[in-house]
Amino acid sequence: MRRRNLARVMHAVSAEGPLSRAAVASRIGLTRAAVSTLVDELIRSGLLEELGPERPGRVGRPGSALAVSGRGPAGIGAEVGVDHLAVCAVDLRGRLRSQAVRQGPNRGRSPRPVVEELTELIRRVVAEAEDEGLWPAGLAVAVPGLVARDARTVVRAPNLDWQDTDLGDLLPAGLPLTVDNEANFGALAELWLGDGTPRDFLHVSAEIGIGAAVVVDGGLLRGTRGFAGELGHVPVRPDGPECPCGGRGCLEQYAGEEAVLRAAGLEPDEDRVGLLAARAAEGDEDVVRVLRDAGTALGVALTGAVNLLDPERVVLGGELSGLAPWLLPSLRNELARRTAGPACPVSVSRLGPQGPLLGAAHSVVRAVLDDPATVAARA
Amino acid sequence: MRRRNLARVMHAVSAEGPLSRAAVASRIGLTRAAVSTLVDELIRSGLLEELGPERPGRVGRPGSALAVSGRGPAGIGAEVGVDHLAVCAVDLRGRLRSQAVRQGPNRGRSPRPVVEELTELIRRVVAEAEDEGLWPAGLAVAVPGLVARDARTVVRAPNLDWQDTDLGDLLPAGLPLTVDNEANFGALAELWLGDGTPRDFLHVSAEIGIGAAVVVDGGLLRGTRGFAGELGHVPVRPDGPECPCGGRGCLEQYAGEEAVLRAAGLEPDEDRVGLLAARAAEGDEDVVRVLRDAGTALGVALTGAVNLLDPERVVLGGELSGLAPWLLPSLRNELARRTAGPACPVSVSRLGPQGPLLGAAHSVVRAVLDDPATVAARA
DNA sequence: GCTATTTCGTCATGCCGATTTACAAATTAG
DNA sequence: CTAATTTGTAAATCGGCATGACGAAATAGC
Repeated sequence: MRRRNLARVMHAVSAEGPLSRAAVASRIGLTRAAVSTLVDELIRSGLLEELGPERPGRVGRPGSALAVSGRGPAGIGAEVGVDHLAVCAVDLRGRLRSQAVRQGPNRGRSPRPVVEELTELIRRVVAEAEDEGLWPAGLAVAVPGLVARDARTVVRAPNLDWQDTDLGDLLPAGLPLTVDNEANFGALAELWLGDGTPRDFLHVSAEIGIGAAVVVDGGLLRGTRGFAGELGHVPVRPDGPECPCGGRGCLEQYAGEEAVLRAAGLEPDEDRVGLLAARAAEGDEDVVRVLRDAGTALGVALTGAVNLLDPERVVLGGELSGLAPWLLPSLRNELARRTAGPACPVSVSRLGPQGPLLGAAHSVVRAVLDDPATVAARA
Repeated sequence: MRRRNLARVMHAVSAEGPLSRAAVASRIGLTRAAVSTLVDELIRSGLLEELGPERPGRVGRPGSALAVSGRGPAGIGAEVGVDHLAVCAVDLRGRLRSQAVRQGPNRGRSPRPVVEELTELIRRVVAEAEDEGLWPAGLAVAVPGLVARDARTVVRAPNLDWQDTDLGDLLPAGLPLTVDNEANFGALAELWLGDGTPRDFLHVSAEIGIGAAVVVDGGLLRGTRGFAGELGHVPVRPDGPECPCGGRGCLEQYAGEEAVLRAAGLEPDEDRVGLLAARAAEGDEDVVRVLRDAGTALGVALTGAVNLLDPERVVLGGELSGLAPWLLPSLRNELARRTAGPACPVSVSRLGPQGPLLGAAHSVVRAVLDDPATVAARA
């Protein structure tokens, strides 16, 4: 009970900027006295800060503005990409405070050396954050693959050639660890940082595989085994080309990165998305046609998903957002054609490829806001 | 806080049969003293009954067995089918206490006379329940169509030719009303009454349209507008025959009742499902082939759904269950073929066509168990 | 058959956390 | 300069559960 009220205070202050105790009380439906004791505890724990008296033109004694602390716990986000590693630290106010990136292909490398490099980046970012008065409250790692529900084990990451890898064994102990699919973290970033993003949407992100994250009522739908969102293997043409998954005509055969590059006559290479975008912008008709077809295939698969889930919107995120100008028209057209009544709106994430990393770091911050009591005990 | 503890007591007693106060206390993690006061309140409200002393062979003073009351509030469930109306009353113990059915086609009839007939059935069932010492705690109505999130308005019921009909205006006031899709209520019945049904599953039910209900963590996924679960219009063959929804090759064109009957060369008639089942059982090759193809189409659509949602299982319910013997082999085969690793298990509901009506009545009962305080105030 | 032991239900008491009430402090309105 | 308004805090109160003790009702052991 007290724990939930602490969380409600944190959320109110976090969401609506600096607030006085009285303002918080009226917002969350408690009395000023009760809020006072809650705020005292949160200030003692270093989660809230007193900014000093407000100076409003209104009558009455001015309140003392409270803000989420900029020197308390920080969320550490990390990302294992196919050709980069990245780490960042975000404070409770949601501001990016430190960052480190290492470019270089990870495909086919065994997990241990990759994670060792990642650990080095984490150490640098944590040290920088500590110099600014922050302390790490948790570590969240985004990986391009399926993650088991224990939130530690990478079951299968085809683009890295990793299988059944427990990252908890490889990463430094001591920090609470969460591992998740990068599409899931991207969707959470969209939910928390996107402007006007609803609480029910479908977030599509394609790197090499095509993943979707289903957000229902502000929470991720994970599935029994944690494998929900495998949009890439939704059948688009039941008699289409064979897919490594065993099926035929899966979406990935039409809109997956490999398939698109092959159809466009390009070699898989570094910065593949940038290459496609450049060619399309130059007016390369083959590339434009291939992307249009990919958009159509996405539209077919999304029609099924939209019929099943009735989301408020579909958001294209991750690397896909760079190709959106060429994918969107045919995608939207296909979706509209197949929908009776108004079609589900499709938009592009403004976070782009930054989404998963930011989502990971913010997930730690949200965990602190959702349960200040446990983190306060550690402070 | 007290409200939640009242609910926890009700759930414990409801789920695990007659229990003593001490047994309840150990199960929900409260002290015997606290449970005593909660139970007192629930007995005074008529939600619990004291059955008298237990007679166990164990040492110590025997407890006084508590059971959910069989003479308290009752849930009234109603169903508007394409060719029948049905109403039933279920007590807090989950037992069917009264029932009324009226056969006769409702297709194309305007809502008012249909609802008037339904109201008459409701009156009869409520009167019968009251004779047995029950009082109606709420009314839940299952309809074959899309229902808005206000849980009152039927947005579109193609098999009845109803549109934008607010049943709250037509039904007798006074009882708390919930209207929902029959597929949703069928899924809830499966969740609550099925044996071994998990908390994450996909419930497929086909009357004339093909509806699916998505159950996630023991709750229904409704979608923004309440339209989630429209499996019938998932594209199966993007270039297939045109569908009234505007799309092409929707599942309904292959596995919908109308399409199946047409393909089998049968006239749409009364008891259409029974006819198909009879023909198939006789070994009518055309019918067997048509059902096999429908199963394949269902398998394609379900592959998409399973990839997206990762449910623990798929359950075929409603009228579909009668045709399961001929649909299942090709459906399972298609699903397995298109799945890497173990395929999602598919089973058949044992509730069959009774599901929606029972689910509706039980939804009222669950609402009472979930919040005994509000209903106790009305008792 | 009698006592010890075990378990159940209830009562008196205390604690935690929020509300209620009262009041001093800091501002604006007149 | 006073009245009115609003904020933050302190003291008293109350709801709800835990704790500990006790009588009641059964079994176990002698």
